[in-house]
Amino acid sequence: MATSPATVAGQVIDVMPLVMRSIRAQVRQHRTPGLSLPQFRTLGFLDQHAGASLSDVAEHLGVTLPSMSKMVDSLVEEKLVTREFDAADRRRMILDVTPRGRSLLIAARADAQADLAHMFETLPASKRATLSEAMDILRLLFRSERETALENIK
Amino acid sequence: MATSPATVAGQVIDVMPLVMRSIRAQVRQHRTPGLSLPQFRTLGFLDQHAGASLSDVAEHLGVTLPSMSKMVDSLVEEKLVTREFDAADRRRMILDVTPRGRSLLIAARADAQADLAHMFETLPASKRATLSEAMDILRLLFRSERETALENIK
DNA sequence: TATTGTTATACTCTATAACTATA
DNA sequence: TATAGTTATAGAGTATAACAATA
Repeated sequence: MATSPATVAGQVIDVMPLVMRSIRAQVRQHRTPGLSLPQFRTLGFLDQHAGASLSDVAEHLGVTLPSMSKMVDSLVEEKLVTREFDAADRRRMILDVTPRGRSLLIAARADAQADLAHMFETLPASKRATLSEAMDILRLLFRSERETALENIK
Repeated sequence: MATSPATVAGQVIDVMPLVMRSIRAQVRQHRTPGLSLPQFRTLGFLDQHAGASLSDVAEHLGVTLPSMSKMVDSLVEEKLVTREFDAADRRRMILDVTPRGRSLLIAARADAQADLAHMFETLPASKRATLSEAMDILRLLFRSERETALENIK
């Protein structure tokens, strides 16, 4: 059967890396400083979840605490993110995107989105609708429990 | 409009990393040695394109020649790939997956595919069909020219 | 000269283990 | 003791620049 779970899984495994390669290149090739994909995603999460802790971000992006600590180091160094102690619990760090970080994020996102959108322009609207539906399905399936929990808070 | 090119592009940018994170974890968590995602993809390409050169693989996977040279070093070291001079043009290397590489690839792919398939089992067939269509659309859009050319040869 | 690949070097991202500070 | 985060260290994957071998 063409749409058995296993068949669809095989298609996803084949196609995702192709698309990711393109997105990565587009995010990186952004003029001015440019963000790596992990930086881009970290900024994106913090933009959506202002005041998140280091653990929040690490868990959402699926990396360890030390890895995220270093990543945030670099973002703080570049003045894209602020990092402060939580007054209520001084073990926790409160992270926020700076205005500079936000504008860079918006620009990078707009660029990557524009490049992708350009590719999708050639598609008939019905195929774009299929892609849109598919993304919704995947989002629901792969959204992490942690992300869901955070969205209930914020 | 919900399915404008830009909207779909935004959805793709949001959702792809979520799915990739899952695939990467599944490929890596495979019992025994385990393959990284780049190793997995390199093996997969060589399995489909026996006798490909280093440039072929590098171009297909979108990495530089030195990067792929190192990657192949590791695969040769682990006896997953053979690397020999092309008798007809001694600058070129002829790469092939060993039987051991192939069985590891098959096992890793089956595992990742099974894990993903498990997630898709809960979906109604109509949604799986939507995903399948979407993957076909994306594959055609993002397949590199080089890959297309190679497929005409092999 | 042009092409194919490797070596040298460096940077980013990732991890595990050990540590500090706070609760 | 347990939790949040950092530091120390190491390994994989990536890149650019310089080189070697072959066409």
